[in-house]
Amino acid sequence: MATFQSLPGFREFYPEDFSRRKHIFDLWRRTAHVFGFAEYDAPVLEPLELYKAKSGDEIEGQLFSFTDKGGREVALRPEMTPTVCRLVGAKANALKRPIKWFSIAEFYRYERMQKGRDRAFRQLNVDIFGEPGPEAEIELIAFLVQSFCAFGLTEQDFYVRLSDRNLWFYYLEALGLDESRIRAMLVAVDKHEKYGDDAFKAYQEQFGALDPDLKAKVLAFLQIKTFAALELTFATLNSDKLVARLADWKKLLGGLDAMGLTRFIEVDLGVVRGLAYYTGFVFEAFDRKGELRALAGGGRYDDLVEKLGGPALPAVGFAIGDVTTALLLEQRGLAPAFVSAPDVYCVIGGEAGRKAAFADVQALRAAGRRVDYPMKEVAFGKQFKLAADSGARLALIYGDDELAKGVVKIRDLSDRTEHEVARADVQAVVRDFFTTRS
RNA sequence: GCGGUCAUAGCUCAGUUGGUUAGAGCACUAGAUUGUGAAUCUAGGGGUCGCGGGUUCGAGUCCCGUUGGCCGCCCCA
Repeated sequence: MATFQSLPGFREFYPEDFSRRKHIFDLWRRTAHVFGFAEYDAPVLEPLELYKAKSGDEIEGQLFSFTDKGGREVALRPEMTPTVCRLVGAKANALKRPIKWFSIAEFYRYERMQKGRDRAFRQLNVDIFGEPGPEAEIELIAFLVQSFCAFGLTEQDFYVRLSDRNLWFYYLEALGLDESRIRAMLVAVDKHEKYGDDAFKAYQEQFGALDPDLKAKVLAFLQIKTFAALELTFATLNSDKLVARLADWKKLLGGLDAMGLTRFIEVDLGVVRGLAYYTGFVFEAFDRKGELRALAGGGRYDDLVEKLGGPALPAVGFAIGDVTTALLLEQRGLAPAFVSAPDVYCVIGGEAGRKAAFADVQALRAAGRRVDYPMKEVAFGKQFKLAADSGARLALIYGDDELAKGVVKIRDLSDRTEHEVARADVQAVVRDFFTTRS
């Protein structure tokens, strides 16, 4: 047993694991590319203040934070949003709108590990800045859906729950609640799916007994699953804000429907996303079986850039985690098999053969072909087995017989046919083989 | 931070009421096999039984502590 082990919650990526991770990142990048998002990166270590400013002091308990040798309070980044707000805020006036950016980066949270949650994990972060209307949400939710579909997942596998903190505010306001009551009620709404009526406990402790009529209206609001039901609920309430907000909903749902994405979307006002900085539409993606933690989450945060010292700049974004995504792909049999096969494997019969082979190996590799060979003297029979096991398409055979004739024997490892070519023609023959069959 | 549960080879595991030198399969390496592919046979490497302490003539086995994994709670940006 090794004397040292990795720290809890930090994964090590052996080649098989790495190739699975790379597959996820490759498809995330491809999706970002087709949606026209630009990639950025930023420091792993940030001033602790950056996170306190956004989320309050209590956040520190969940951070990898420490004092550096210069006496600075610092933290490993737990998320990208404050950082990207700073980046965009600093150059906001020079950037073309809308600003469509993404990153794939590692984050750190000092938390107890559980299935689907490590202390170090990677996320795809996607944000649009400078677009106040629901057009930005359409673009982002379409991106979110496509970034799962790209793996071969369908509406059978995942869905996106769509909600709106503004709608809750306007609705509860119209029912007569003040801002502190509204915030407490949203906490209760957030917990209601899990705890049922116990979710209202904290609200009642703070504001006294809950009016049965109010409770009934809140519960009814939670049941809403369609736009039509939304309209019906508001028909009796006289609120300009609600009317305007419904127009945003209509635009958002209409846009997603025009893209053919309705089958992935569920209106679900039970999603309010814990922390307070979201200012409008919020959404979360889940697996359909409900076995995993949230796959992705996001929403609008129009005040955050300004709060962190930049200009007022509307923003909406989401993040997908690599851990739950990998678990979902695994469950659905969509994780790729580990493939690390050369194109060509050389079978070498002695020192003279090795020298001849090396000349071709180097030239083939320089031409971009992936070539492998046994580093030590190995019996011929075993070399053919190695060639087959390697997954190569071709074996090049450099034995005494071939050398004497000035040829190389080329074996097609899939159909087991062989033919000889002149040493001088090997490069061209190999090149032709792969250009006509790939 | 709290609770439950587990820990024997790279992996999956066996190991009798506590008893000699801790085992198997898979994987890996080598040989049979200097000229042709999923086989077979043979051999080999690999373990401070997670770590530390205790009980005992004797501990992989029993007790305590600790570290780590898994599950749940809190939290989830």
